[in-house]
This record gives sequence, C-alpha cells and structure tokens, in this order.
Amino acid sequence: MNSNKKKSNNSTEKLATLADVAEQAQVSTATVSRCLNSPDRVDPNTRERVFKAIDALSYTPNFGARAMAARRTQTVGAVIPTMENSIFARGIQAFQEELSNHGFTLLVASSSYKPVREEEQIKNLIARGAEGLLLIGYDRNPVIYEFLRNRKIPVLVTWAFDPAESRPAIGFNNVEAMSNLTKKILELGHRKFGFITASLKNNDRARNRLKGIQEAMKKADLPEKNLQLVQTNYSIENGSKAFEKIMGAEERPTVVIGGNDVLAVGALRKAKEMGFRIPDDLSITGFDDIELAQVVDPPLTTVHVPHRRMGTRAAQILVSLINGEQFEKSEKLQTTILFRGTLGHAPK
Amino acid sequence: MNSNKKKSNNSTEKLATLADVAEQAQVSTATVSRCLNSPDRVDPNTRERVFKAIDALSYTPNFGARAMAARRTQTVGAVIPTMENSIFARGIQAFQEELSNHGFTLLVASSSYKPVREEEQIKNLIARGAEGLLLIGYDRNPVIYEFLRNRKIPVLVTWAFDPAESRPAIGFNNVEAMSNLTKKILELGHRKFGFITASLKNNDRARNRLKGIQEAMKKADLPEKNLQLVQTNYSIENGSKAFEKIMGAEERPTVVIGGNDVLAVGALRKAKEMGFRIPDDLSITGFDDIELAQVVDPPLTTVHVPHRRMGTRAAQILVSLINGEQFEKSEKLQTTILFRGTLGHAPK
DNA sequence: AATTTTGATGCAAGCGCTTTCATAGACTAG
DNA sequence: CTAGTCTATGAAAGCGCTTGCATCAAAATT
Repeated sequence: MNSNKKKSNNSTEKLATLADVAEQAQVSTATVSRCLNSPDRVDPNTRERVFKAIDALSYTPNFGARAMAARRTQTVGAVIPTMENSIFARGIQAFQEELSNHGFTLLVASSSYKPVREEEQIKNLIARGAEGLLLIGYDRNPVIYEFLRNRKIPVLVTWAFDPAESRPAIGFNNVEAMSNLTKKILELGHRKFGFITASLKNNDRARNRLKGIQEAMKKADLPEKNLQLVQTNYSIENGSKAFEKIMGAEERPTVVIGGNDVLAVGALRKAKEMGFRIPDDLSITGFDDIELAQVVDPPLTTVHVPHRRMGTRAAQILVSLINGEQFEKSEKLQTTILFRGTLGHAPK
Repeated sequence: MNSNKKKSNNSTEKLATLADVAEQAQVSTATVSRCLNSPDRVDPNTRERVFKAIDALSYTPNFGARAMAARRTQTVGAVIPTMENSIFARGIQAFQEELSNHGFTLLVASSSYKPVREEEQIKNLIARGAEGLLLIGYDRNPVIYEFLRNRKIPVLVTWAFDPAESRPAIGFNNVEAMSNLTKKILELGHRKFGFITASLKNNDRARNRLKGIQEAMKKADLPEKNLQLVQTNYSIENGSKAFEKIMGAEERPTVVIGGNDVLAVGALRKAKEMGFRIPDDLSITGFDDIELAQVVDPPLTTVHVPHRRMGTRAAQILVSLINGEQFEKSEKLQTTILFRGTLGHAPK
C-alpha cells in the first residue's frame, strides 16, 4: 500500500517524531499537529490516515517540544513535605482530580520537611514548566518568593490560613483551631499539658498550633511551665518516644496534645503499653483526622480538617490565578473538633 | 556598571532565557550552557559573571528545551495504583531516594486501579521524557507492553514476582507468601476462611494471593466452599463492609484474611464493633505490614514485605536497564509472617 | 457566471537549549 | 623563534513541536 520509504521499527532506530508520522500519512507536520490539538479542524479522512500512522509508529508527542513551541504546559506543581504518611494524600488527591477537570496535570514533589530540598523541588517543577505552584504553609525563604514573583509563577499557599499574611492562601487558621481544642480541654479540668510537635523551625503550622495552645492557656491564667513541649519528626515511632520523654518528667501532664494524628497515635500506643487507661488516666488528642484516627483504640479525639474541600478549592483558585484572574481574598476553611474516645475529664 | 541594554524585569516581559543570561554576562549561549553542565570547563572569572547574571535574572533552565537538545532527561516514571493509603509510599520513597543517588528524578503518577488511567499515565510519563518505567504488578494490556517495547523504554515490574513471567521484575511471590500464611492458619485449626480482596480483575497480585490460599486449602483437602470471598476496593471502610457481609452469611468463617492491611484493619474495627473478641472468637490477618498494622488493637498479624529494600533495588535495576545493561534474572524478595495479636487458635 | 467566503492544508519561523567544530590566544618544548 | 598543545570560547546546526500566514479548491452568494 504505502510505497513511500519508511524507517524500520527495529533495533537502534530513533523514536518516531511528528515528522515521521507526517511522512507516513503523507501530510505536513502542521496537519499532524492539528490532528492532535484541534482534530475538528482537519478533514476526517486525513485525520484517520494520521491516527493510523500514529498507531503504526507508536508515536507519542514529545511534551518538552510541545511545551516549548506552544508556550503552555497545562501543568501545575505541588511540593508537599512528605508522601509517607497520609496527611497530605487526601487533599492532594482532590486537588489533582479538580485540576484534571480543568485540563491540567499535576506534578507532585516532596521535600522531606527540608527547606533546601523544597527549594530544589520548586525549581525543578518550574523547569518542568509548572505554570502555578501549590505550597504547604507560608514559611519559606523570602528569596524564593521573590524568585517566583520574578518568574511570574502564581503561588497558592495551603494547609494554613493566617489573616496577617497577604499572599493567596486557602486553609484553616491553625492558631484558632488549636486554641479551640485547648479551650475544650481546659473545660474538662486539665491544667498540665504535654505537646508533641513537629520541629517549630520553618514550620508556621506547627508554630501556630503551639501558639493556639499558649493563647488559650494564658486566657485561663495558666503559667507557661504548665506546658511541656517536645519537638520531633512526624512518625508514629517518634510520637511514642516523645510521649515517653514527656512522661519521664517529674510533673506529668494529664493531657498530651499531638501536633498531628500520627504523633498522637504514637503517643497513644506507648501510653497503652505503659499501662495508662485512656482517657481515664490520661487524655490524648490529635490533629488532621486522617483515617488512622478512627481505627486506633480508643478512637482518637482530633481536629477535623476538610482536606478534600481544601484540595478542590485550591485547584480552582490556582487555575484562575494562572488564567490571570485576580484573587482578592484568601479563603479560610472551618475546622471542627471530633470528640471520640481519647479525651476525658482530668483525673483528680 | 553594565551599559549593555537589558530587558527590564517588570510587568509583561517574557522570562529570562539562556540567551538573556548570555547577553547579560557578555558571553555566548554555549558558555552559559557549559557553566550549567560542566562548570570546570569554563574559566572561573567567566563562570562567576555568568552565575551573577543567572541570579540577577532569576533564570532557571527550561527542562523541555534541555531535554530536547540533549536527548536525555535523567527522569524515570512510576505509576502506582494509589497514593491515598500508604501501601506504596514507603517503597516509592526508597525508590526515589536511590534514584536520586544516581542522578535521576522520579515522576510519580497514580492510576486509581484503573487500567485506562494507567495507560494514560504511562503515555504521559513517556511524553515527559521518562527513560524508564516502574510499574506495579504484571497485569496489563499487552498492547501497552508492545508500545513500550517499540519506544524502547525499559520497564520494571515490581510488588510482584512470578517465576512464570519472563519480563524484568523485582518483588515477592504473592502465591507463596499467602500460601505460607494459610498453612500457619491451618495449623491453628481453622477450617473455614473468609477472604477480603481487591477486585481480582486486572490485578495479578490479588489473584495470586487468592491462589495461595486455595493451594494451601487444597493441600489440606478442604473444599472450595470453605472459602468465602468478597471483592471490594481498598479502604478501611470497605474492609468493614466486606467483613459485615462475610459475617452475615450463614456459615461464619473462623478466620478472615485481608488482601492487605487496610482491608484487614477495616475488618478488625467492625469485628470489635460487633463484639467479637480477637483473636479468641475470630482471627484476622493482613498483608503488607504498613504502619497501621502496629497501632491497631490488637496489633495485626500480617505478612511483612520488605518495601524499602524493594524500592532501593528497583531503582538500581531500572537505572542499569536504562544504561543498556542486561538484566538476566528477575529478583525475588522474601516475605515473612509477623505474628502479632490477631491470629489465634480456631475456637471449637 | 463572477465573486466572495469557507475549509483544508502546507510553508517556514521560531520556542530555549546542547554540542560539534572551528578559532584564537597562551604555553611548552625543541 | 617556530611548531605543537592546551584551554577558553563562539558560531551555528539542530532537537520536535506549534502556529501565523499563504495558498488553493470547493461551496456559497450575488
């Protein structure tokens, strides 16, 4: 049928390009390109020939070349601290679903909670053509923000909302959320607190959660020394260790607040190992409401964060930011306290 | 200082390119490129000028252009079924760490256990220049394998090892692992089994785990009807529902085997809700040994999979595959049974 | 029948990089 | 002093695509 010369598919040949497809289908590269990008602008017969050629050659467009020529990538990037535990999973999942509703692709990278690594990843995503970025929390080197501003890459901060900050954000108020929880804890008669948190450095969310506790304590006229603090990395195991440390001190708290569910669960596990009856002897609370929180025994009392809504809305905002629309006001999402089984009255 | 004309950084200007940097630094684009890729091949003074210009312009190389010109991307792709629960997280984390030791970047995509979506993602990754692919399990449309073969993209299958398959793989033998577990269960006197599994369609891992159970049962002369099967999607909630269903049947099993830990944990939760004492009234087992397994109460008896080792080794193999080295034999990793608190003697 | 409109296609100029090859100057050695 | 060696650099040819503009034939309008 085809008498035009064609490259063999075997051995050391190069990959098929648009031009190869064009040759095989006896059309110009422009037409092949149009088949791919606006199929209705080309004659059905031609189109069919072209797609047949595409199949025959196992052709896939080269994203880099396309991006370069079209000056659009339809890609957004997100850098999250970790993929290991599922803290960010649900939100990111929703983010990505909504993104693809808008024809965008998501590139995810993780920073392991390391600022340097985050910076690398940001540059990496930009290099790969991300047209917008989703970042977790506000805290980062101003130089990066400046860099991003120069490159005109819209940035949306999430997992946090701080009325004092001006940049676009969608999230919840960490101070407020934790302060609310602390108030409830105070109502139950607790006066001595333990708090297991991620490192406070470079982490505004952790700092603000601490601030929430401190504010509520102050309002209740409790001295700072009634709050015992341990900083550690997020992991169940570390939660356990931190708990041990807190309980090793001479004045034991009656409630241990986890900076997130993972830490709280670690504390809970160790508490049970050590023979505490939860919540009779000791209360424990978490933050995030990940699946884990429901399956431990007793189920964890925690602060519920609307992850999916946050992710979905983040996608919408970022897309409109990319399209040059103005985003007047950051959005605050409401958190709620989920009373399950680990928070009770302070033992007297 | 600089009297050469330079573009302003403001408003609607385009982004800085290599050429802009070259102009600003008074060198050719070739030199700038060399500064980036083999810095020692350029004079220190020149180099300094160039890097100063790069900073001044907030320049970042365009990955697409670079990939196109250099015909290398140093990127590999992985498509995993889901990011939601942490089944794949640990392995992928290790994979990516080892990859970056070799100078490669990882692009991860997820398929939601949908073959069509997986196919899209594979093409997407290829388009983005993935030089090799990590895929979970063997099961997929032969057309894709053919496509990948045409494009000469090395593919490594993982999370499974099937001696009957010939393509490169690193993983564990799902049949064997589950068969071993089943034997232990049989030794404890159990004769009636429940099995909660992911959909068997398009999932060789799930099918093989089932096969493992069946083989062991057959060897013990148990009829097929002694195994009650429920297929569902992976989630704690679904595990609970499946458990309810199994227990609603007229002949209740004495042990419920979870196709993975997530499902097993769901079953465990519901079992406790329904008043079963675990493992006295009923045994439950999982598969994978994710963190979750240790924090439930009682801790879950499960099959431990060496996720991190698998990820690390996968990276090494894939890199050597990309470098054109031959990979003679797929690698089988050993799984072990972790006896914790949910497996006991069959109640009589 | 003459003119205008429309639709399908091709031509060719880039998009931002890398890399081969050439060149020019600075050294080294004879 | 001359030839040979290095080293640092530049010129320019692509890499695989998209797209504005031009072209031409067929359909629609007058």
